[in-house]
Amino acid sequence: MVHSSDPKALSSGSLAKVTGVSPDTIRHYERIGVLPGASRTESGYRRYPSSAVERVLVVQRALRIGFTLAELAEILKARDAGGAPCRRVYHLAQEKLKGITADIESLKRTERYLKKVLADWEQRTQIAGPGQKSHLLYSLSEAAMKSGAPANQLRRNRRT
Amino acid sequence: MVHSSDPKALSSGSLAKVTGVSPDTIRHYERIGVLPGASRTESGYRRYPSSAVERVLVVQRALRIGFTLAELAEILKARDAGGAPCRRVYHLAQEKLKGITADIESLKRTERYLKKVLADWEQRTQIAGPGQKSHLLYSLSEAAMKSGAPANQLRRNRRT
DNA sequence: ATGAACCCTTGAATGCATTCCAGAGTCAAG
DNA sequence: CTTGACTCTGGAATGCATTCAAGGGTTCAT
Repeated sequence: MVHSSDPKALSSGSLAKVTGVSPDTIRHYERIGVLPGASRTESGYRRYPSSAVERVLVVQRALRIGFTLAELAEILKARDAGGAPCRRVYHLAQEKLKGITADIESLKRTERYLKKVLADWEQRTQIAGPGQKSHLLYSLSEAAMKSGAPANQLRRNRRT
Repeated sequence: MVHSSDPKALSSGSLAKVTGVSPDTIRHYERIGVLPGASRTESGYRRYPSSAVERVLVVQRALRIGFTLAELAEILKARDAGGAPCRRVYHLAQEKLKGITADIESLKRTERYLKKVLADWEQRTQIAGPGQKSHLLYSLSEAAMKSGAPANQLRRNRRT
Protein backbone atom coordinates (compact mmCIF):
# COMPACT_ATOMS: atom_id res chain seq x y z
CA MET A 1 0.00 0.00 0.00
CA VAL A 2 2.15 2.83 -1.18
CA HIS A 3 -0.55 5.47 -1.42
CA SER A 4 -3.55 4.90 0.78
CA SER A 5 -5.41 7.87 -0.67
CA ASP A 6 -6.90 8.12 -4.12
CA PRO A 7 -5.09 10.87 -6.00
CA LYS A 8 -8.42 11.94 -7.47
CA ALA A 9 -9.97 12.33 -4.03
CA LEU A 10 -11.99 15.46 -3.41
CA SER A 11 -12.63 17.45 -0.28
CA SER A 12 -16.20 18.35 0.59
CA GLY A 13 -15.56 21.89 -0.57
CA SER A 14 -14.14 20.84 -3.92
CA LEU A 15 -16.95 18.41 -4.52
CA ALA A 16 -19.33 21.21 -3.72
CA LYS A 17 -17.69 23.60 -6.13
CA VAL A 18 -17.47 21.08 -8.93
CA THR A 19 -21.11 20.12 -8.61
CA GLY A 20 -22.38 23.60 -8.00
CA VAL A 21 -23.89 23.08 -4.58
CA SER A 22 -22.79 24.33 -1.18
CA PRO A 23 -20.52 22.38 1.13
CA ASP A 24 -23.38 22.33 3.59
CA THR A 25 -25.48 20.58 1.05
CA ILE A 26 -22.80 17.96 0.51
CA ARG A 27 -22.69 17.20 4.20
CA HIS A 28 -26.44 17.20 4.32
CA TYR A 29 -26.56 14.62 1.54
CA GLU A 30 -24.28 12.41 3.54
CA ARG A 31 -26.41 12.77 6.65
CA ILE A 32 -29.51 11.86 4.69
CA GLY A 33 -27.78 8.89 3.16
CA VAL A 34 -27.86 10.01 -0.43
CA LEU A 35 -24.09 10.11 -0.50
CA PRO A 36 -22.30 7.17 1.07
CA GLY A 37 -20.15 8.14 4.04
CA ALA A 38 -16.86 9.39 2.70
CA SER A 39 -13.54 8.10 3.90
CA ARG A 40 -11.57 10.48 6.06
CA THR A 41 -8.06 11.81 6.23
CA GLU A 42 -6.16 11.40 9.48
CA SER A 43 -7.43 14.77 10.58
CA GLY A 44 -11.02 13.88 9.89
CA TYR A 45 -11.49 15.65 6.58
CA ARG A 46 -13.78 13.95 4.08
CA ARG A 47 -12.22 12.51 0.94
CA TYR A 48 -14.66 11.80 -1.82
CA PRO A 49 -13.87 9.50 -4.72
CA SER A 50 -14.30 11.16 -8.08
CA SER A 51 -17.39 9.07 -8.63
CA ALA A 52 -19.13 11.22 -6.03
CA VAL A 53 -19.32 14.03 -8.55
CA GLU A 54 -21.63 12.09 -10.80
CA ARG A 55 -23.59 10.99 -7.79
CA VAL A 56 -24.29 14.53 -6.68
CA LEU A 57 -25.24 15.54 -10.19
CA VAL A 58 -27.59 12.60 -10.44
CA VAL A 59 -29.23 13.65 -7.22
CA GLN A 60 -29.64 17.20 -8.48
CA ARG A 61 -31.27 16.00 -11.66
CA ALA A 62 -33.52 13.59 -9.81
CA LEU A 63 -34.58 16.39 -7.48
CA ARG A 64 -35.65 18.46 -10.45
CA ILE A 65 -37.81 15.62 -11.62
CA GLY A 66 -39.46 15.66 -8.26
CA PHE A 67 -37.71 12.90 -6.39
CA THR A 68 -37.33 13.44 -2.72
CA LEU A 69 -34.03 13.16 -0.89
CA ALA A 70 -35.56 10.42 1.22
CA GLU A 71 -36.56 8.46 -1.84
CA LEU A 72 -33.17 8.93 -3.38
CA ALA A 73 -31.49 7.79 -0.21
CA GLU A 74 -33.56 4.65 -0.19
CA ILE A 75 -32.86 3.96 -3.85
CA LEU A 76 -29.19 4.75 -3.82
CA LYS A 77 -28.59 2.78 -0.67
CA ALA A 78 -30.27 -0.21 -2.27
CA ARG A 79 -28.09 0.24 -5.30
CA ASP A 80 -24.96 0.52 -3.20
CA ALA A 81 -25.98 -2.67 -1.45
CA GLY A 82 -25.95 -4.48 -4.76
CA GLY A 83 -29.63 -4.26 -5.53
CA ALA A 84 -31.33 -3.15 -8.72
CA PRO A 85 -34.11 -0.79 -7.64
CA CYS A 86 -35.00 -0.03 -11.24
CA ARG A 87 -38.61 -1.03 -10.86
CA ARG A 88 -39.01 1.33 -7.96
CA VAL A 89 -37.25 4.12 -9.76
CA TYR A 90 -39.37 3.65 -12.83
CA HIS A 91 -42.56 3.56 -10.85
CA LEU A 92 -41.66 6.61 -8.84
CA ALA A 93 -40.74 8.51 -11.98
CA GLN A 94 -44.10 7.68 -13.44
CA GLU A 95 -45.79 9.08 -10.38
CA LYS A 96 -43.72 12.22 -10.60
CA LEU A 97 -44.78 12.66 -14.18
CA LYS A 98 -48.41 12.30 -13.27
CA GLY A 99 -47.96 14.85 -10.55
CA ILE A 100 -46.23 17.33 -12.80
CA THR A 101 -48.87 16.98 -15.47
CA ALA A 102 -51.59 17.55 -12.92
CA ASP A 103 -49.77 20.58 -11.57
CA ILE A 104 -49.48 22.04 -15.02
CA GLU A 105 -53.19 21.68 -15.54
CA SER A 106 -53.93 23.18 -12.20
CA LEU A 107 -51.62 26.10 -12.81
CA LYS A 108 -53.08 26.69 -16.24
CA ARG A 109 -56.52 26.96 -14.72
CA THR A 110 -55.28 29.45 -12.22
CA GLU A 111 -53.47 31.34 -14.94
CA ARG A 112 -56.57 31.62 -17.09
CA TYR A 113 -58.58 32.75 -14.14
CA LEU A 114 -56.05 35.28 -13.03
CA LYS A 115 -55.81 36.74 -16.51
CA LYS A 116 -59.53 37.27 -16.59
CA VAL A 117 -59.49 38.82 -13.17
CA LEU A 118 -56.74 41.22 -14.17
CA ALA A 119 -58.52 42.24 -17.33
CA ASP A 120 -61.64 42.85 -15.33
CA TRP A 121 -59.79 44.87 -12.77
CA GLU A 122 -58.23 47.00 -15.43
CA GLN A 123 -61.67 48.08 -16.55
CA ARG A 124 -62.87 48.73 -13.09
CA THR A 125 -59.84 50.77 -12.13
CA GLN A 126 -60.26 53.00 -15.15
CA ILE A 127 -63.88 53.69 -14.36
CA ALA A 128 -63.39 54.42 -10.72
CA GLY A 129 -60.59 56.99 -10.68
CA PRO A 130 -57.35 56.28 -8.80
CA GLY A 131 -57.61 56.24 -5.06
CA GLN A 132 -61.11 54.86 -5.24
CA LYS A 133 -62.21 51.80 -3.37
CA SER A 134 -62.81 49.28 -6.07
CA HIS A 135 -62.70 46.20 -3.91
CA LEU A 136 -60.48 44.28 -6.26
CA LEU A 137 -59.88 41.41 -3.90
CA TYR A 138 -63.52 41.10 -3.04
CA SER A 139 -64.38 40.70 -6.68
CA LEU A 140 -62.61 37.36 -6.81
CA SER A 141 -65.23 34.79 -7.57
CA GLU A 142 -65.32 31.07 -7.25
CA ALA A 143 -65.79 30.72 -11.00
CA ALA A 144 -63.24 28.75 -12.95
CA MET A 145 -61.34 27.96 -9.79
CA LYS A 146 -62.56 24.42 -9.71
CA SER A 147 -59.32 22.75 -8.86
CA GLY A 148 -56.80 25.51 -9.20
CA ALA A 149 -54.46 24.57 -6.44
CA PRO A 150 -52.56 27.09 -4.36
CA ALA A 151 -49.98 28.58 -6.67
CA ASN A 152 -47.40 28.07 -4.01
CA GLN A 153 -46.99 24.73 -2.39
CA LEU A 154 -47.80 22.47 -5.29
CA ARG A 155 -46.82 18.91 -5.22
CA ARG A 156 -45.44 18.73 -1.78
CA ASN A 157 -46.25 15.64 0.14
CA ARG A 158 -47.38 13.11 -2.41
CA ARG A 159 -47.21 9.88 -0.50
CA THR A 160 -46.29 7.08 -2.84
CA MET B 1 -79.29 49.03 22.84
CA VAL B 2 -81.65 46.17 23.30
CA HIS B 3 -79.50 43.44 21.85
CA SER B 4 -75.79 44.06 22.02
CA SER B 5 -74.96 41.01 19.91
CA ASP B 6 -75.59 40.67 16.21
CA PRO B 7 -78.13 37.89 15.69
CA LYS B 8 -76.14 36.75 12.67
CA ALA B 9 -72.95 36.43 14.72
CA LEU B 10 -70.89 33.31 14.18
CA SER B 11 -68.64 31.39 16.48
CA SER B 12 -65.17 30.49 15.27
CA GLY B 13 -66.32 26.95 14.70
CA SER B 14 -69.35 27.94 12.67
CA LEU B 15 -67.35 30.34 10.58
CA ALA B 16 -64.90 27.55 9.99
CA LYS B 17 -67.58 25.13 8.92
CA VAL B 18 -69.31 27.60 6.65
CA THR B 19 -66.09 28.54 4.90
CA GLY B 20 -64.68 25.06 4.78
CA VAL B 21 -61.54 25.65 6.79
CA SER B 22 -60.58 24.44 10.24
CA PRO B 23 -61.24 26.44 13.41
CA ASP B 24 -57.50 26.53 13.89
CA THR B 25 -57.15 28.26 10.58
CA ILE B 26 -59.69 30.86 11.57
CA ARG B 27 -57.78 31.68 14.71
CA HIS B 28 -54.57 31.69 12.73
CA TYR B 29 -56.03 34.21 10.31
CA GLU B 30 -56.83 36.46 13.20
CA ARG B 31 -53.35 36.13 14.62
CA ILE B 32 -51.84 37.01 11.27
CA GLY B 33 -54.15 39.97 10.89
CA VAL B 34 -56.05 38.78 7.88
CA LEU B 35 -59.22 38.68 9.89
CA PRO B 36 -59.90 41.66 12.14
CA GLY B 37 -60.06 40.75 15.81
CA ALA B 38 -63.54 39.50 16.53
CA SER B 39 -65.67 40.80 19.33
CA ARG B 40 -66.13 38.46 22.26
CA THR B 41 -68.96 37.15 24.36
CA GLU B 42 -68.80 37.61 28.10
CA SER B 43 -67.10 34.27 28.38
CA GLY B 44 -64.47 35.13 25.82
CA TYR B 45 -65.89 33.32 22.82
CA ARG B 46 -65.33 34.95 19.45
CA ARG B 47 -68.36 36.34 17.64
CA TYR B 48 -67.82 36.99 13.97
CA PRO B 49 -70.10 39.26 11.97
CA SER B 50 -71.56 37.53 8.96
CA SER B 51 -69.29 39.62 6.75
CA ALA B 52 -66.41 37.49 8.01
CA VAL B 53 -67.60 34.64 5.83
CA GLU B 54 -66.91 36.54 2.66
CA ARG B 55 -63.64 37.68 4.09
CA VAL B 56 -62.41 34.17 4.67
CA LEU B 57 -63.54 33.10 1.24
CA VAL B 58 -61.73 36.02 -0.32
CA VAL B 59 -58.60 35.03 1.51
CA GLN B 60 -58.92 31.48 0.27
CA ARG B 61 -59.31 32.62 -3.30
CA ALA B 62 -56.44 35.04 -3.04
CA LEU B 63 -54.25 32.29 -1.63
CA ARG B 64 -54.96 30.17 -4.68
CA ILE B 65 -53.82 32.99 -6.88
CA GLY B 66 -50.60 33.01 -4.99
CA PHE B 67 -51.08 35.78 -2.50
CA THR B 68 -49.38 35.30 0.79
CA LEU B 69 -51.13 35.62 4.13
CA ALA B 70 -48.71 38.39 5.03
CA GLU B 71 -49.56 40.30 1.88
CA LEU B 72 -53.24 39.82 2.47
CA ALA B 73 -52.91 41.00 6.03
CA GLU B 74 -51.19 44.15 4.86
CA ILE B 75 -53.80 44.78 2.18
CA LEU B 76 -56.84 43.98 4.24
CA LYS B 77 -55.62 46.00 7.18
CA ALA B 78 -55.11 48.96 4.88
CA ARG B 79 -58.61 48.48 3.54
CA ASP B 80 -60.06 48.23 7.02
CA ALA B 81 -58.28 51.45 7.88
CA GLY B 82 -60.14 53.20 5.11
CA GLY B 83 -57.47 52.97 2.44
CA ALA B 84 -57.80 51.81 -1.15
CA PRO B 85 -54.86 49.47 -1.73
CA CYS B 86 -56.07 48.66 -5.22
CA ARG B 87 -52.85 49.64 -6.90
CA ARG B 88 -50.93 47.35 -4.65
CA VAL B 89 -53.36 44.52 -5.17
CA TYR B 90 -53.28 44.94 -8.90
CA HIS B 91 -49.52 45.07 -8.99
CA LEU B 92 -49.15 42.03 -6.80
CA ALA B 93 -51.64 40.11 -8.88
CA GLN B 94 -49.63 40.91 -11.98
CA GLU B 95 -46.54 39.54 -10.31
CA LYS B 96 -48.36 36.40 -9.33
CA LEU B 97 -49.44 35.92 -12.90
CA LYS B 98 -45.90 36.30 -14.14
CA GLY B 99 -44.78 33.78 -11.59
CA ILE B 100 -47.44 31.27 -12.49
CA THR B 101 -46.70 31.59 -16.18
CA ALA B 102 -43.03 31.06 -15.54
CA ASP B 103 -43.79 28.03 -13.39
CA ILE B 104 -45.93 26.53 -16.10
CA GLU B 105 -43.10 26.88 -18.59
CA SER B 106 -40.65 25.40 -16.19
CA LEU B 107 -42.91 22.48 -15.40
CA LYS B 108 -43.56 21.86 -19.06
CA ARG B 109 -39.86 21.59 -19.69
CA THR B 110 -39.52 19.12 -16.89
CA GLU B 111 -42.53 17.22 -18.16
CA ARG B 112 -41.12 16.90 -21.65
CA TYR B 113 -37.81 15.77 -20.28
CA LEU B 114 -39.33 13.27 -17.93
CA LYS B 115 -41.42 11.79 -20.69
CA LYS B 116 -38.34 11.25 -22.79
CA VAL B 117 -36.51 9.71 -19.90
CA LEU B 118 -39.35 7.32 -19.19
CA ALA B 119 -39.60 6.25 -22.81
CA ASP B 120 -35.88 5.65 -22.83
CA TRP B 121 -36.03 3.66 -19.64
CA GLU B 122 -38.79 1.53 -21.00
CA GLN B 123 -36.55 0.40 -23.82
CA ARG B 124 -33.64 -0.21 -21.57
CA THR B 125 -35.64 -2.23 -19.08
CA GLN B 126 -36.95 -4.49 -21.80
CA ILE B 127 -33.49 -5.20 -23.10
CA ALA B 128 -31.92 -5.93 -19.78
CA GLY B 129 -34.28 -8.43 -18.15
CA PRO B 130 -35.90 -7.70 -14.81
CA GLY B 131 -33.63 -7.62 -11.82
CA GLN B 132 -30.81 -6.26 -13.92
CA LYS B 133 -28.86 -3.19 -13.01
CA SER B 134 -29.83 -0.72 -15.65
CA HIS B 135 -28.73 2.39 -13.83
CA LEU B 136 -31.87 4.30 -14.60
CA LEU B 137 -31.10 7.20 -12.34
CA TYR B 138 -27.59 7.50 -13.61
CA SER B 139 -28.86 7.86 -17.15
CA LEU B 140 -30.41 11.21 -16.33
CA SER B 141 -28.65 13.77 -18.45
CA GLU B 142 -28.40 17.49 -18.28
CA ALA B 143 -30.11 17.79 -21.66
CA ALA B 144 -33.30 19.74 -21.89
CA MET B 145 -33.12 20.59 -18.22
CA LYS B 146 -32.07 24.14 -18.87
CA SER B 147 -34.32 25.84 -16.38
CA GLY B 148 -36.60 23.08 -15.27
CA ALA B 149 -37.03 24.06 -11.69
CA PRO B 150 -37.46 21.56 -8.87
CA ALA B 151 -40.89 20.09 -9.37
CA ASN B 152 -41.57 20.64 -5.72
CA GLN B 153 -40.96 23.99 -4.18
CA LEU B 154 -41.90 26.23 -7.07
CA ARG B 155 -42.73 29.80 -6.51
CA ARG B 156 -41.90 30.10 -2.87
CA ASN B 157 -40.23 33.26 -1.76
CA ARG B 158 -40.78 35.73 -4.54
CA ARG B 159 -39.91 39.01 -2.92
CA THR B 160 -42.02 41.77 -4.43
C1' DA C 1 -74.41 17.78 37.88
C1' DT C 2 -72.22 14.99 34.49
C1' DG C 3 -70.62 14.48 29.92
C1' DA C 4 -70.42 15.62 25.08
C1' DA C 5 -69.14 19.17 22.27
C1' DC C 6 -67.60 23.61 22.12
C1' DC C 7 -64.15 27.30 22.92
C1' DC C 8 -59.85 29.63 24.83
C1' DT C 9 -54.41 30.40 24.73
C1' DT C 10 -49.57 29.83 23.71
C1' DG C 11 -46.39 27.55 21.39
C1' DA C 12 -44.59 24.03 18.71
C1' DA C 13 -44.80 20.65 14.84
C1' DT C 14 -45.41 19.55 9.93
C1' DG C 15 -42.96 19.02 5.17
C1' DC C 16 -38.35 19.49 2.75
C1' DA C 17 -34.23 21.12 0.81
C1' DT C 18 -31.10 24.18 2.06
C1' DT C 19 -28.59 27.33 4.83
C1' DC C 20 -26.78 29.22 9.01
C1' DC C 21 -24.78 29.00 13.56
C1' DA C 22 -21.16 28.42 17.16
C1' DG C 23 -17.27 26.54 18.88
C1' DA C 24 -13.12 24.38 17.44
C1' DG C 25 -9.49 21.94 14.75
C1' DT C 26 -6.31 22.01 10.27
C1' DC C 27 -3.58 23.44 6.55
C1' DA C 28 -0.63 25.92 3.44
C1' DA C 29 1.56 30.23 2.35
C1' DG C 30 3.77 34.44 3.89
C1' DC D 1 4.19 31.59 13.75
C1' DT D 2 0.50 33.90 12.33
C1' DT D 3 -3.20 34.56 9.25
C1' DG D 4 -6.68 33.47 6.04
C1' DA D 5 -9.11 29.79 4.00
C1' DC D 6 -10.90 25.20 4.88
C1' DT D 7 -13.00 21.71 7.56
C1' DC D 8 -15.45 19.43 11.45
C1' DT D 9 -19.83 18.71 14.50
C1' DG D 10 -24.77 18.91 15.99
C1' DG D 11 -28.50 21.49 16.02
C1' DA D 12 -31.42 25.24 14.70
C1' DA D 13 -33.36 28.40 11.27
C1' DT D 14 -35.65 29.38 6.83
C1' DG D 15 -40.34 29.88 4.28
C1' DC D 16 -45.52 29.38 4.85
C1' DA D 17 -50.00 27.70 5.53
C1' DT D 18 -51.91 24.64 8.35
C1' DT D 19 -52.39 21.55 12.15
C1' DC D 20 -51.55 19.71 16.66
C1' DA D 21 -50.88 19.68 21.69
C1' DA D 22 -51.60 20.67 26.48
C1' DG D 23 -54.13 22.54 30.08
C1' DG D 24 -58.42 24.67 31.04
C1' DG D 25 -62.91 27.08 30.72
C1' DT D 26 -68.22 27.11 28.84
C1' DT D 27 -72.71 25.55 27.42
C1' DC D 28 -76.44 22.85 27.00
C1' DA D 29 -78.92 18.72 27.18
C1' DT D 30 -79.63 14.90 29.78
